[in-house]
Amino acid sequence: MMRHRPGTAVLAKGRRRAEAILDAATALLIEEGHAGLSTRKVAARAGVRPGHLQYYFPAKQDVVRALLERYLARATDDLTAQPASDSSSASASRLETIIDAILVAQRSAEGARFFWELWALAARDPAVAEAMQAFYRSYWRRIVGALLETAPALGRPRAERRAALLVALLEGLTLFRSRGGTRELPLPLLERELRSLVRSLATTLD
Amino acid sequence: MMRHRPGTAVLAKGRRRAEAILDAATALLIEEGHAGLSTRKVAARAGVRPGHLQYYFPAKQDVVRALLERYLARATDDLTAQPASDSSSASASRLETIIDAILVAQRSAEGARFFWELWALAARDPAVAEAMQAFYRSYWRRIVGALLETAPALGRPRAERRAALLVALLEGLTLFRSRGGTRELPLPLLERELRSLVRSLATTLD
DNA sequence: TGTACATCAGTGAACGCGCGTTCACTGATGTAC
DNA sequence: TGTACATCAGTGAACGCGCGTTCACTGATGTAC
Repeated sequence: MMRHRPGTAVLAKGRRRAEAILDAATALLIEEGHAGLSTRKVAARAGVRPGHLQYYFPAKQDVVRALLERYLARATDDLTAQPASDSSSASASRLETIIDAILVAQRSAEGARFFWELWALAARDPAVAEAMQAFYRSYWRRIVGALLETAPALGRPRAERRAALLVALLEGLTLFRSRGGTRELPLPLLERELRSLVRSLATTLD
Repeated sequence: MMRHRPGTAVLAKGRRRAEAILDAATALLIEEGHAGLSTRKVAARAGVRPGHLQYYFPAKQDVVRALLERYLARATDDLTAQPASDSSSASASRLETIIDAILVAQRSAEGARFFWELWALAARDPAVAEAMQAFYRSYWRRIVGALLETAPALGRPRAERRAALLVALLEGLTLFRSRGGTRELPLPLLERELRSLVRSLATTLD
């Protein structure tokens, strides 16, 4: 018997349930990691019987993908609808604003851990890997744009390379953040250093 | 009945078997990822019955830890016994030599993938996490030293912060390397950009 | 050099567990007339 | 406003699977005398 698409409950109640399931899966992913993410635990946490989960998401993969899509869509929205909150400091370049936003998002251990687990999931699910890649590509493009805006003299190719390094750097920081990596170095100092590095990336012509 | 320590077979044959088991586990980790790493598969690959694996490594954890220890010990040796191969170009600073060594190690998809899986394992095994941390700390210290050697004027605190950024950056690159992350940017160009960034990190005083 | 014995290496069957998923079924909610 | 029916939401039991690990046991190899 053909049923409607995964995660697309049609009635209000169903939509709420589907959301609750994704919430549960997200929380579980953060708390227990990808290894602890089982359909049965997700179901239990969402207040649903094991078998019923398949009604909303036919396979475990579908839960993960829906979860990722929802999260990335929100993250993209957040970055796109850059609030005017810091229009106060007109001195901050768009580049700095973007970096700040990312750093803030990373600051919570939750966020860092979540992203970390997504990477791990991507290793086993091509669809997840693709979604992650698409996300990073757009994120990278945004940085390229901001770099060029700040320092047009860089030229696009160089700006692209530097943006890639920046993305790797920010991602690498997540890695050390999600565990106790660089405990001996206070993060605020590290972040200041990072900002100054960003400034130099945006000005030095080599 | 008390038996000798995990992985410490006393006779030559036993030691060879233990090594074979770690080899099998390493290969499996690279090929199938941490999710595919099961004691039964490791045993099969090493030519050993499932139950017999426990004779060498009482628990799965012990395999992983032994595997990590062996690998990190080798990696540390490699970095420490810096071959005189590049004493030819006396112009290359120690810093550049280290960075090169790391980049080369990362270059193989295998190496990148392996390290990547180690991180994933660390998320679930505190002992692994600790070993990884120790490894990165020593790696970081080495970069701090090299930075200070190249540019003493930096001062230790700043050198430490910059070294941390460098480690994060290199690690972040691994992340993108192990999957098709930055396919549109040719790696050689990226690496050149990285080297020039390193140079500027080692000279700019702010 | 040969025998006795301890230790090491390896076997084969079985355990209990959590997992992802299926299936036939029931109850609840909306919709058409 | 009431009834008939389709669709949506939810239940409960069961499936087969691979897993990590245990256990009683046998065979191989080294060591002491």
